[in-house]
Amino acid sequence: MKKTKNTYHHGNLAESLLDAVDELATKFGLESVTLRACAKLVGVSPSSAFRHYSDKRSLLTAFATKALYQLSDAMEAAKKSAEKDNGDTFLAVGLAYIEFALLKPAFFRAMWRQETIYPTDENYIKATKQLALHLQGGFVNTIKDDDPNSFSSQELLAWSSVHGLANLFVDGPVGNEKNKQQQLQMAKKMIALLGPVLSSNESA
Amino acid sequence: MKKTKNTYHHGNLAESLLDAVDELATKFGLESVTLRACAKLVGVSPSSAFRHYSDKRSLLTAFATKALYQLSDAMEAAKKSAEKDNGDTFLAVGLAYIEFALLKPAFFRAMWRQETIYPTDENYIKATKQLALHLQGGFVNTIKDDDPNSFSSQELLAWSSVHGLANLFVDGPVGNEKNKQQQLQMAKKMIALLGPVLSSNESA
DNA sequence: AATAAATGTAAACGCTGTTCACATAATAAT
DNA sequence: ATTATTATGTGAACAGCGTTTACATTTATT
Repeated sequence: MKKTKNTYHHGNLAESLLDAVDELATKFGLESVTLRACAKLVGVSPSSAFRHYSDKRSLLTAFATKALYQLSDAMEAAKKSAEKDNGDTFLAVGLAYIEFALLKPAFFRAMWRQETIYPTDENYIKATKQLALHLQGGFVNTIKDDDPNSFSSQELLAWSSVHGLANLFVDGPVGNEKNKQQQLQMAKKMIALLGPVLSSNESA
Repeated sequence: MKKTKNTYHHGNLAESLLDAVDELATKFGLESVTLRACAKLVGVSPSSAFRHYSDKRSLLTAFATKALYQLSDAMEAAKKSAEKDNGDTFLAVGLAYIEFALLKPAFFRAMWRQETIYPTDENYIKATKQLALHLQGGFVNTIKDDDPNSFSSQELLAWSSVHGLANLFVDGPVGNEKNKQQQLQMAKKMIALLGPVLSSNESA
């Protein structure tokens, strides 16, 4: 895989286009990302993008997939770090989830925007499954888990509350006037409330 | 306010355009809603829309505002019904929230899509505040509320978890293979877990 | 060295949001 | 009643969009 060259062939176009989506989405918002603008940013003609992605939606699907893996990685790192320090694994993973949304709202939005991606794309689905696994992995030491293959009510509550707060921060009316540190503090308090519920054992 | 007339002047264009957004969003998805298609559906020229909305984003903002009030109404109705039956108010309100998202995903998506609306629009903000009030109203008999003007951690947890599950259903990988009744059952179980947390009193 | 495959391009298509000068209708002022 | 004013709808035009197509150039294979 060659590095970027200034010749006729770009050498890395597929990946570079994803970077362009990131840059433009971060700067102007995901909705105003344009195929032509991505191509121009990379220094290539608009039609060349179609050699690597069948349409714009495929490009955004790849972007969403990349975002899912980034989030998985962030959670994995938070989990390992918490385990090393004998800290609260669930709190660490939950905070990592919310912090990712706050730091990279474009990625966070893209990964769940069903209408702008192909939600049945196999790579995308694989990434969502890996994310779900990491979620369960982050909870497994905390939550009494009856069935490791499907989400228990406790796991669903854990994911929902963290996911919900992230969404309320990014696209909702909560905490808009606060800075990131204060938002994380709110998240911390909310997640702390879950402790007792998640360790209890009510199968339903 | 005249009913639809087949004359030069439509008589109800602003509202009719909102209906068109609803119809097209429900049929083809919010992302593929087009100003021109809305105008055509209403039977009017594309440019006429600009007499009532300064741009497409304003139209979508009005649509989002309408959605917020619809959700508020649904929650209000659920609350009153639960109170009459001496039922679990919080459960009823939470379920109404999630059911709204399942029944009207286009409205639910639109009301939180910051990038396609003007989140600083005063009518939109007023609607979000009313929704927040209805949320607190739905919780006030259940949750120990220290400060009625801002959200406590308990209230934040309640909203986040319900909001999060709704999002996971509508735009996420949870419960896609299940029907609406099963999804509501999942929600019920999840919300039930919150009962003990929300009635406890840990101020932070 | 010749051929095939991969990758990038330029030009064109219909569709989009939006503007502007204009047409028509409803309302207010005389 | 007539006129003036305001509100509302129109048609034509604009640039920008995603996408396709026929073609150009580079890389890989024979």
